[in-house]
Formats: sequence, C-alpha cells, structure tokens
Amino acid sequence: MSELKKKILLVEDDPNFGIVLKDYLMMNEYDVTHAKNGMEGFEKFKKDDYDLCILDVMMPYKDGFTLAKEIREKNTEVPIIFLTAKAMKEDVLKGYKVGADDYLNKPFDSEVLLMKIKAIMQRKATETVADSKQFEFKIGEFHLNSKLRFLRFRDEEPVKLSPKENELLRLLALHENDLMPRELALTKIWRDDNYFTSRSMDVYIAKLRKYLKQDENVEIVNIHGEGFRLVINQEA
Amino acid sequence: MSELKKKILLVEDDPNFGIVLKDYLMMNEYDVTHAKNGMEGFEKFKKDDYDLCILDVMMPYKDGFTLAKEIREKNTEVPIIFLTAKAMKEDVLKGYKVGADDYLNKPFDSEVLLMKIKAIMQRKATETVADSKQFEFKIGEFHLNSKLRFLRFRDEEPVKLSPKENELLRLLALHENDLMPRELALTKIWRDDNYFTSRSMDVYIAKLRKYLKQDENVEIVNIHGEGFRLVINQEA
DNA sequence: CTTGGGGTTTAACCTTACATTAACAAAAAT
DNA sequence: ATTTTTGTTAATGTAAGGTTAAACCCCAAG
Repeated sequence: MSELKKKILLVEDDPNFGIVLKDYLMMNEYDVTHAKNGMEGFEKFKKDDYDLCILDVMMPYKDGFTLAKEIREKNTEVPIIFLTAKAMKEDVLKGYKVGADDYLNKPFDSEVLLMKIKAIMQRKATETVADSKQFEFKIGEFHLNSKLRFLRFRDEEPVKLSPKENELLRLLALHENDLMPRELALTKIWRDDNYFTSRSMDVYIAKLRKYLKQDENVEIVNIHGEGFRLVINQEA
Repeated sequence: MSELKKKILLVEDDPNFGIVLKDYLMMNEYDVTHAKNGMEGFEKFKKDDYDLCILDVMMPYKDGFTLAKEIREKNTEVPIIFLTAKAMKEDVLKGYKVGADDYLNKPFDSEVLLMKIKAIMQRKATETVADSKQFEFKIGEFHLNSKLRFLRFRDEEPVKLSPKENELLRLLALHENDLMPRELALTKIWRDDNYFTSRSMDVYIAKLRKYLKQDENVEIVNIHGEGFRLVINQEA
C-alpha cells in the first residue's frame, strides 16, 4: 500500500547538512526530495506536487526568498519553511512577505523542526482556501470584524477583542453550528496542545460567552471531550 | 524587455573591493555604476536615476553621510545602504538620521547584502503609485494639505504641522477607517523599526490626537500590537 | 561664537491590555 | 465513587501604549 507519505521538497546547498536532514526526515516517514540549489529546487517543484517546502535562505545564485516567490506564483497554498542564518535580522525577514509558514534559525534542533512540520501539516489539513480570506462574520445579531478585531451588537459601540479572543471567535464562526474541535483551536491559535494551553482556551471561551450573552439566540456549547459549537438559533 | 535591471549606484573608494562588489552585484542581475569617491558619486547621481545607492562611509574628502545628505536633498525616496568600516554605533545612528534604509559592517557577507537589497526593492515595489500622489484629505471637519503641511478645522486658521506630524497624519488618512500598521509607519516615515522610533511615533500620535480633539467624530484608535486606525464617524 | 527656537528623540512614569496560571466549583464520564 | 473535563473568577507578570517634560540637534540670527 503505497503509503500516503507526505511529500517534502528540501532545498539546501550544503551537501552534508542536506543529506543528514533528508535522512532524518525520511526516518520520520516523510517522502523527501532534495535539491542542491534554487534552480534545481524550482525544476523539481514544477515536476511534482509537494505538501511542504523547506528552503535554505542563503544559497548562491538563487536564494530561498527568490525561490519562494517563484513557487508562490505557481502555488499560493503550499506551506514554506525557511532555514535562515542566525545572523539574519528580523527586519530583513519582514521585508519579504512571501508568506512563510515558519522560520528556523540554523543551527536548529531537529525535533523542533519535526514538530513544526507536524503542526503545519495539521493546520493545512483542516483549512480551506476560502477560510483564510474571510474576516467578517454575522453571528446572530453580532457583527465580527476580525481584521480590525472588533465585535458589534446591533448598532451599539463595537467592543474591541484581544488577538486570542478574536482568533477563537473567528474559528468558531468558521464552523458555525458545527463542531470546532478543541485540538484544532489549540494547534491553530496556541500552536501547542497541552494542559495549560487547553485551560487558557477555556478561559477565552468564558470571555466570549460573556460578550455573546447579549443575544439570546447565540451560544457556545461544549461537546465534552470534543470541542465547542457556536450555535445560532433563528427565530421564525 | 529583459533590460529592466535595477540600477544601483555604488560609491566605494577602495578600488579592489569596489570592483569585486560591482562584479558580484552585476552577476546578480543589477545594473551597477561605480563611483570612486563622494564627488564623483554625486555627479553620477545627478546625471541618472537610480533605484538604490550603496555608499561607503569612510571616504576621503566627502564621506558617505555627507553624500547621503546631498542625495536626500535631491531625492527623498531613493533607498540608501551604508557600508561602515567597523562596528561604530554612533555613526550608524547618525546614518539613520539621514534616512538610511540599512547599513552593513565591513567585512560583510555578500549574500547578506544581496538579501537586504532584495528586501528593499521588494518594499519599494509594493508601494502604490496612487498613494504617492495624494496630498489633500478631508478628515471629518478637518482639511489636511500635506503638501503645504497644514491642517485646517472648518474655516479657522490653519495649523502648521511639522514634517513628522504631517507624514504620520497623511499615512493615517490614506488608511482612513482601516488599520494603519505600526510597522508601516515606522519603516516609511522613520525608516527603522526599533524601540525608540516606536516610542517616538507614540509621541506623535499624542500630538495628532491633540489637534484632532476639536472634532468629536474623529479619533485615532489603537489596535493593540497592530497599529492605529483613523476613525471618522459620520452623523446622519 | 553663542544663543535661541523649531523639530525630534529620549526618558520617565503611569495606565491599560493581554495571556497565563491558579484555584475552586460543577458537570460528565468511567 | 472517583477521575477527568469544563466553567468561571481572580491573581500575576509582562508588554504595549499614553502623556509630559527634558534633552538633543541643527541651523540661522544676532
């Protein structure tokens, strides 16, 4: 049964490091293709479908950012992780809004890389294209603008939401009337799933309930051991 | 059509290093003009349009900072990168005040330079042309003329704005009712994003709020960790 | 050269905003 | 019955933002 191994494109010019990393990832059940420079990386990218790209930034002739841009022109979805030299300053990275899913400074702990890969795969698996672009929601008599992070009830003054409140409510709204699994919120918003983040999330659920109390027909229901459901009852 | 190469003015007095750097940049598809001192650099600058200037700081007769200042008098837009001989913090700061986009300590990794160049070009590329031409705004009952740098409330005497006040308010107005990211203002107006420029910006926000207080329906709202929003409420 | 003023930055101090953790109560599952 | 999960409120620590005043820098007038 040809396993459904996830395909990773690894572009890394340092041959030693590249091979070590490739082997490590393959040991962890990924199907890894290794390209030794930007050109080769792009060729291989065009020839196949990948679930993830790991690009070294510092490469001669075609650096990781440039390659990422080319990849993005072909595919706006595929997650990209950059491997950057430690010396690289934040502002340089920020200048490049290629849409990276993560950065890792060399040298890095390979287990950290694995975790990031897992988190990204998980996130992508449960994400639709439309979702990532929706920032306004009608929730009963509320209006959520999750770009500007405010929640308005009818025509009243909007309430400002904190980043976490906002993301959580948005995620619930995306799953309106349906289950929003605990684990999903934890991996997407908290990027980690453990006892404490889980309790933290519960605290935020309580906060949201307080806001939403104004509208009788809106409530957040718990599904024990599973997650939460944003229920919206419409009156006839 | 492939001749859309970006033009770089390189001013570097060390002939060996200058030529090596020029060649390296040309290998990376830039159109490089090399000047061997500040005088020559300024002459060449006046004769042509460049997309970027790379200036050595340590040069006889006319140092990089002085040259930068002259360049800025002619052109407030063109990005400037300084090459400094050692880690000299004072000079670096001085450089930023001329409006440098970045600086590099010699000796530097040429790939890092490439990266910075790309980041800067990218930033320039994403600025819209339309924005750069709009200089008059209606802000509630205010009128902002950002060419002449004054702000008028109704028919009262216009208030004169300082350059920073003016640019900041203009940037807010360009994003009217929408988020104006902190980072955007800092990189565009202050050309640097650090603790101090950030605090400086907050001071200017306070000043603008003071001016805008006259109109009840205009306010600058903070979005924690993101930026500011110029909100204009219209009464029916 | 020195002095003064406009513009800007830095410092200081204070308030608000956020996220996490703790603590304990209640509900659900086993 | 007892363990696990969830609800809720409060306490804590840290970061971000608001405000004011002093320091600083440059430049131009005395």
